[in-house]
Amino acid sequence: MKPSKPQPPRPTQAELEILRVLWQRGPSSVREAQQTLAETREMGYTTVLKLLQIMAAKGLVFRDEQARIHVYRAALPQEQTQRQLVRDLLERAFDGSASQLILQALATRRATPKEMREIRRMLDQAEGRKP
Amino acid sequence: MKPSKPQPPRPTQAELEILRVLWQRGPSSVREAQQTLAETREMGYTTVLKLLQIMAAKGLVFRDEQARIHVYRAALPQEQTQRQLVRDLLERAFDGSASQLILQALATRRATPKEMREIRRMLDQAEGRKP
DNA sequence: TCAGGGGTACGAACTTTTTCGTTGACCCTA
DNA sequence: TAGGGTCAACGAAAAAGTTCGTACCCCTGA
Repeated sequence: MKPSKPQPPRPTQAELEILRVLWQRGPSSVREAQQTLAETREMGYTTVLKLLQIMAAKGLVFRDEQARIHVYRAALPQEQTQRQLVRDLLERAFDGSASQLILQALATRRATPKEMREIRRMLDQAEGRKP
Repeated sequence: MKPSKPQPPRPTQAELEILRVLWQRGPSSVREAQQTLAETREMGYTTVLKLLQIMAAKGLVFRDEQARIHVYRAALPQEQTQRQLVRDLLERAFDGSASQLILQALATRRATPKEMREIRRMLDQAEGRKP
């Protein structure tokens, strides 16, 4: 039987910013994460450290303490977290209507033709369309 | 010239719950909102009142104080707020990739065939497709 | 007249999230 | 071996968000 996987909680705003760095860079030390982050967001070193410690406690990231300089990596793949966040937004703001959410996504940001094709492809696939 | 419209800030979690009631019911008194809310969410009367006062201060809702019983209504239409929230999520978790967000939306929740058709229709329209 | 059933206002407690200062450990190297 | 640099740990404050008790106001019906 499945031992009921204890999903980590949803990341907060600041936590998500750090997770993005980990997804982008792969496993990183605090300093690496902080410096990458610094390109777009001012956040002190100890703040990043603290957040990573908190995230480790929550199970959002794993920490490798082998070396003196600890290395953190995201516990879940980006897609899974994204899906969770979308699910949340769907519930909280769209009464579960996926098409409404998608409509607003399209309205928000002119998708590129390439994206458009990709979306159609996903739709075909989701519908199990025979070629 | 346009006098730079001061967009109200993004609603917080609890605020959004109340906004949904206002969108659903239209302009409402505190009690009406609280009672509607009570169907799905336990939130004390004064809590709802306070939140509405805060939202009024933020410009998220307008308040009609003519009568003794004040009436609140959402400052922005639901769609506009939804779009803002999607834009945010897009930025914060998807690096701006609308197609990725849509992909996850489709993965999250099996869209109904009706929704599927609607989504395709929206895509056609977004692309300005000639019939 | 006055009790009480709504109503608003608002301070304050609490919780959650974010930020940072300080401390002490561990190197390196001059 | 003393000094300087880098690191993790952690307490605690600041900031943001949520919740509620209490005060006070007005109307109405007994």
